[in-house]
Amino acid sequence: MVTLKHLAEQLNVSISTVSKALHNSEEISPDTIERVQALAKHLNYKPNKVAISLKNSKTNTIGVIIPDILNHFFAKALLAIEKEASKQGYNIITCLSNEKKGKEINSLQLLSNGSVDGFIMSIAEETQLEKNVDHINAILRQKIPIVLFDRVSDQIECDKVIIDDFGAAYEATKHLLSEGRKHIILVSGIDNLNVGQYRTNGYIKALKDANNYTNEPIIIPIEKEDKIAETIQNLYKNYPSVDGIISIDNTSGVVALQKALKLNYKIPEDLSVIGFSDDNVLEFTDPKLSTISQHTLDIGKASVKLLIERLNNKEYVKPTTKTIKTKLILRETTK
Amino acid sequence: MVTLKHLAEQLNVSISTVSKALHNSEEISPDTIERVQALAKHLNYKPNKVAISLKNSKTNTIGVIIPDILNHFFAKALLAIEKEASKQGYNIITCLSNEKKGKEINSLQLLSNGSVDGFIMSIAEETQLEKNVDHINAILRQKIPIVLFDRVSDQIECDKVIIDDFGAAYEATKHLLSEGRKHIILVSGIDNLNVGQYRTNGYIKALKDANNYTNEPIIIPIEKEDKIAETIQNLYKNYPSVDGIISIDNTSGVVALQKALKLNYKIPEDLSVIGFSDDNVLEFTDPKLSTISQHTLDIGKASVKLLIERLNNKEYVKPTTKTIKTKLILRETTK
DNA sequence: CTGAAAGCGCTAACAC
DNA sequence: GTGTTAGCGCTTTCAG
Repeated sequence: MVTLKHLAEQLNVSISTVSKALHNSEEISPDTIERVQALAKHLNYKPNKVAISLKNSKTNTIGVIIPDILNHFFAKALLAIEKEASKQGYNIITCLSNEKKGKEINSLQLLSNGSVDGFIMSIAEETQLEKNVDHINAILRQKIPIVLFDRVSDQIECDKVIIDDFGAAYEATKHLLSEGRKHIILVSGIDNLNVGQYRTNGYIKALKDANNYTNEPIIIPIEKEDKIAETIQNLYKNYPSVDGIISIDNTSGVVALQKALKLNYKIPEDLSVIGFSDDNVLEFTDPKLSTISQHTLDIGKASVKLLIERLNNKEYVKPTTKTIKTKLILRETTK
Repeated sequence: MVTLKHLAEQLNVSISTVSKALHNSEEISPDTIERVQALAKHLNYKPNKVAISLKNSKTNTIGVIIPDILNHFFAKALLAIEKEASKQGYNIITCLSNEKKGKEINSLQLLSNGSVDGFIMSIAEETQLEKNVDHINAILRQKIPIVLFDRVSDQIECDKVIIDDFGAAYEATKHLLSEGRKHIILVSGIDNLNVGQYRTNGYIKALKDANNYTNEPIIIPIEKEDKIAETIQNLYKNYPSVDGIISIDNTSGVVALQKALKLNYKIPEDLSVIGFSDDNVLEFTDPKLSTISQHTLDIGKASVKLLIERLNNKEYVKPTTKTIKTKLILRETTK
């Protein structure tokens, strides 16, 4: 690795002269600047990032903790985060908690030693279940800023980026009601997450608010990822007269659609299905699945912006929560 | 941030004493060690990673460049890389090239300044198309090791992790032949990638090697991601007598299956479909798609191991190429 | 047993 | 216009 020292020695000048020359300092003669920059270029000199970080107590690196990278939502969020971070001159160190609290704690601990300037994260499932977020608050107490996105917690006082989960489910349910559906069922693979609860509440509220809807809300939880097919199968067996399905997780909507087709439900005549996911996902279904779009790219982008804003702010400002709009996208599985 | 200096001042000892005490040095009295460690714990002291990196000229960080994080294969590879890296005490800085050569160059440049000890990457589509990998070789010339996985290049001399693309497609085709299929078509969304070529060649070779197969190989390229449905639609229109389909990319197999079902092909009686992807992916199709499994986790893990091995090796060793076995997983879309 | 000092690569205040 | 110096936080050799 080429250093200032190397350049200085080769040119018989001092290290600081080289440093200044490379920064086009007014103090240095045009001639020296020329020579220094020429050699630097020739030797492919690059300022050592680690040294600069140490000097500035600033790494220009963001720690990103993702619960489940195989979940399309989080993959897309990561995409957006990386893009915006890169645009603003930041690198991201990616940690995957795999929904485990232990891994989450570990990552926060390991990176809170000057490795990163701040964190962007979504809370692991296990953490949400145990309702214990001390490890996250511990980081905040060390004055390392955190932005939470999607899966947040009331117990943590920091910047947050969320969607209006309640409203999104409310709107989707409303739509099915407007279609004249009389037997709307909600399927949830994320019953254990706060966002799952909010969405479920939106669904329930919409049904309660409806004048002419007589059935009780029915919520079908999916215990485990590998039980989706089985659960959906049972749904149709137990509620053959279902005429509207809202899936509030990323995948079960697709399965619900497939099984329905197999059982010869006419879609959307007999049955409407609405999934929960970003645009473009699952567009390969036939008929194309109607979905509540999460605008995932906006979520990621907003998270980065919030974090960098806070990093640049010298004085403390109150944490803000940014709500990203959702959009009900009616494709072919709704009337 | 708590530093050695803070501890030293509080305890009225020197910085070096503190440092040694924290490392349980024999030189330091048990009593001092006690006091130092107690205070360190109390103040939640963590050695500054940046300073250590600078001191050691070693960051324990790997730069990972992923072409397309929304592609399930790469997401899973990242998962495996992160897991193994984390296990071995490394962080990963993730860069997403989004298949662009420019972004790839940028990432390599930006991180080759001491930010990372080495790279793990898969080559961007654009780079493969332009057949120019100077930017990658430039990094190697700076003695920064790189491990290429999946999408590699003969023009680069470094450690590589690949699968036997040719053999995998050959085997899958063989299987369809053994089913007695007479009209096997290959669908490729990755015609422009080397791996796509290798897989295609495997398919062609298997057909040529067959004694009693009379039809010519038929390769249906998919121009753009959003043309999958249309392309598949045309396939069935132009070749209604197709009785075997091999998809060599991650997604088109699913679409082929769906469209076939819609057209009332009996699967697998009339038509067998084999996709190309890892286990567990696309398991939600009904019938469940048979696939060539890539053992993506092994690919990621092997990449990390190769890189760290090289980082630990003081003297130069010849680059190796590791081939990860694939496995033909027969589920419900083959006889 | 403890401390002083040098150095990793860089920047910047301060001489000359 | 150029150089010296100190310091970011840490480790480590060498002195005491």
